[in-house]
Amino acid sequence: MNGVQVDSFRRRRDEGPIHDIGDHADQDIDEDFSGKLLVPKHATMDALARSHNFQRDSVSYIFGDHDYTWLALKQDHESRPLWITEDGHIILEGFSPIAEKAIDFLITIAEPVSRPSHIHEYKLTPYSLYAAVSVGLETEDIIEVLSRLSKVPVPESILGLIRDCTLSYGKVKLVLKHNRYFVESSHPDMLQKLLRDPVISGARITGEEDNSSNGMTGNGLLTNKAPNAKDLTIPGIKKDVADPNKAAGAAASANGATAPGNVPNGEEEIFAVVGLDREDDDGENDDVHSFEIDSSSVEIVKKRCNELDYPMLEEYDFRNDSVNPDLEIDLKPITVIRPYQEKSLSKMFGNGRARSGIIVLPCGAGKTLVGITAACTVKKSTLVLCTSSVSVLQWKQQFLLWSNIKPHQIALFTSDQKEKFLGSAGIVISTYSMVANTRNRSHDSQKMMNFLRSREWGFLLLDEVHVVPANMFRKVLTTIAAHAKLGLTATLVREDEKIDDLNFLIGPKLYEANWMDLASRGHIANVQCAEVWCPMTPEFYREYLRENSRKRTLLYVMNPNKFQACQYLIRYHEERGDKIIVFSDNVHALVAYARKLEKPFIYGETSQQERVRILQNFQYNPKINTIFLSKVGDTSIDLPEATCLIQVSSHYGSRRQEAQRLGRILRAKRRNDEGFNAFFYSLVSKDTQEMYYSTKRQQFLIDQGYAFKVITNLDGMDQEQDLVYSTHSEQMSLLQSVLLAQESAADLNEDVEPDLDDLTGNTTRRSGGGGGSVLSHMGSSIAGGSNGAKRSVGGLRSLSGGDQMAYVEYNKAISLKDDKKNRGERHVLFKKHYGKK
DNA sequence: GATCTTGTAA
DNA sequence: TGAGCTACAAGATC
Repeated sequence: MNGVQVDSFRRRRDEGPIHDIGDHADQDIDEDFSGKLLVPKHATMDALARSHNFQRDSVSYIFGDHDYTWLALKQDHESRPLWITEDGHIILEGFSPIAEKAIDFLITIAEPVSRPSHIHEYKLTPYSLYAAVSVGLETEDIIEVLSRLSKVPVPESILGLIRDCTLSYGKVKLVLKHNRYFVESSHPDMLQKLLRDPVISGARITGEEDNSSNGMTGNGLLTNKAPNAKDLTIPGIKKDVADPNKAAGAAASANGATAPGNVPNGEEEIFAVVGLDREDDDGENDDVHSFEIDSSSVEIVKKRCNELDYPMLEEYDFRNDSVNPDLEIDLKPITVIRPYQEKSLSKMFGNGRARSGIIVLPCGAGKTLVGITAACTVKKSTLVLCTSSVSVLQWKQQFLLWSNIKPHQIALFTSDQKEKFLGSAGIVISTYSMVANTRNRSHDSQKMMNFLRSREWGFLLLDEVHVVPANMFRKVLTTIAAHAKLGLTATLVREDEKIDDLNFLIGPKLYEANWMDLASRGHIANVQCAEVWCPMTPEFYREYLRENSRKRTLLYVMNPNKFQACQYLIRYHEERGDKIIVFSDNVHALVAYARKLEKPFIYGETSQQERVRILQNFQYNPKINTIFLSKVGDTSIDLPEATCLIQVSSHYGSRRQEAQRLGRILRAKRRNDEGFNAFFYSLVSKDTQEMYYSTKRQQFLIDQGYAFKVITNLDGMDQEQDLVYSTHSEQMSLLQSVLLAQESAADLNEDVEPDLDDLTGNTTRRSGGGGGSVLSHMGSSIAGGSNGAKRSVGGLRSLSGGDQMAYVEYNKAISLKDDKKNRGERHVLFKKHYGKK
């Protein structure tokens, strides 16, 4: 960890096996293919920052075209881990001794952009600063810590941004009382300012009724005493750790962070502010002022407040809520929560109240338990919303597993179950579509909705919260009156722009875990990701070039070479004892593949019983180790644990889907050997549209720090016997059926019924890989080595990291988000250089 | 159960 | 920017 390695600097070398990326500090990196000097071994970033070449050619995607050489490094910059640019980008040296603590701080105040192994990029945004304030940081804390950690003086523009954003943030709150919404602040002038806005004043309800407990002040606002709160314990957390301040420290030291000793000016104090919470600011003035707003206008008022830079915090002082009945619920004594779950909860409950917001944890990392623990802390009636009825059942089961809640206190609300809980408080679990439904409902459903609508919920738990911005689903937030809202998700991304809406729909992002970090601590599986480039056969490619874009899809999915790669990988991993899931978005291809390779498959039309039967077999029958899934597998199927995942067709660029699929194998921890314990392959037909989508899809995972290997030649596949479609005539008949299937929409399947001859030997060798070289003239200089790829003994046998495979390493760490200039140009993979126009 | 409608994601 | 595409879930209704 003492040198700098940025993935992009690794290029395929022509001779010898190529090793895994990341752990080769001793291997010098000399030149990229164009002959420019890249990173000298063991160079420090500081040296690099001064190197003009470095800036211009290598990290321009971070620094843009700006020249930052004028930035004066502080004298002791070497012991400080980060840079800040004028536009709010923060670059962190992941290998700094105090990186871990700096990361804690940065994820509180900034948005993680990309976190590969050694260099992390964050960005300060108004939203992220809003989140920082909402978890208790104050302006001067942020500025001070940032200044101490930075190698360069914090630019004036950034200081201004921080001051502007944090000054007004967190000073206005939205409070629910007796099913009515109030905008509340201890600063009456701020409320007056908000009321000058027509949108907000339009939503105001001026109550005529004289309220005995609330005195009207001269300015027409309601005034009463502010509550205060102390000594909260979150269940499952040891008492002294419930103090978030101590928790942060304890976690950091337990993680074996090496005491650097070379940080100037008392490092401890620097971090003391992280996670620190103070009781509300103006201590002497305990009065809070408020005005009421119309409940149907809550969303627009919140949105408007965000636009005015006075975002409203939503906090629930649940311990002082005597109006809503308590729910008797606690975690079972044996339930233990993990450090990162604890950390995320301490962000939520840091000041003794429940803050509304979003917690981002990878799949398999125990999001459900976080939600349940939060519910056990609030101890009020709780409504849980999920995306499908399958997960409704899972949530119920999880509640019963981890907490001491009685079954009769949990009510389910789906199309076939419409129960109410007994007693005054309880838990309801339902789906978004059930609650968001605006059309006519069945009688029972209407009664249930009236019940949900009529009461005040202490806690609203939103599973898969990234779906909430959808037009219909977001309505649940206005139809349900809830004091505190917690959104859970693994993938806080959408391909549209609506993701930012969550900031005012629910609240700030309270916590986001680092996937790599969790993997290295063994909480989630360590995954080897690979993109397998399958050359198109000449015949398929000829048709591909000829056809219109719609027909192309099926051609590149049904590419015989891909078929073979898939079969080979399945065979290889079955021999290793893996459980394999193959995904194909395209239903035709799914059925064709599964039938040809004689594996069970599930897609939309598969009946529930059939699904269960197949999944049970997959889980328990040692003879069934591979299943094929369409995108039903993305959500709504309770998939058993798998250790290997192959994507056959993935033709749209959904980052969320890619990440979600990867999440299907993150639970795989059963093998405790060194290195990787799960595998993720994306099969891509070379030189087709698919490569573009693939790159786009991977971006989320790459930002999480995953390195995708590009495999151009599956070692050992040439020697493999009995691969499907290995003769020219078979390939041609496949091609024909693909083309016919396009004509007559359906019946592809009949043409690819399992052909026993293919699987029982008696096959000729495939025509010498000639298919690939046909395209060698086409922009494939990058992959040019595939012909000379080594073919050594034993195939993928020692696949502790796939290092028997020939591959080309690419710099995909480039953030597509920031890279608008790539749009409309040639596919990035075919460009020789990034950052050049 | 089959069929229709609405809704989501990209 | 908006319409169109595909695959899917889930509710309602007959």
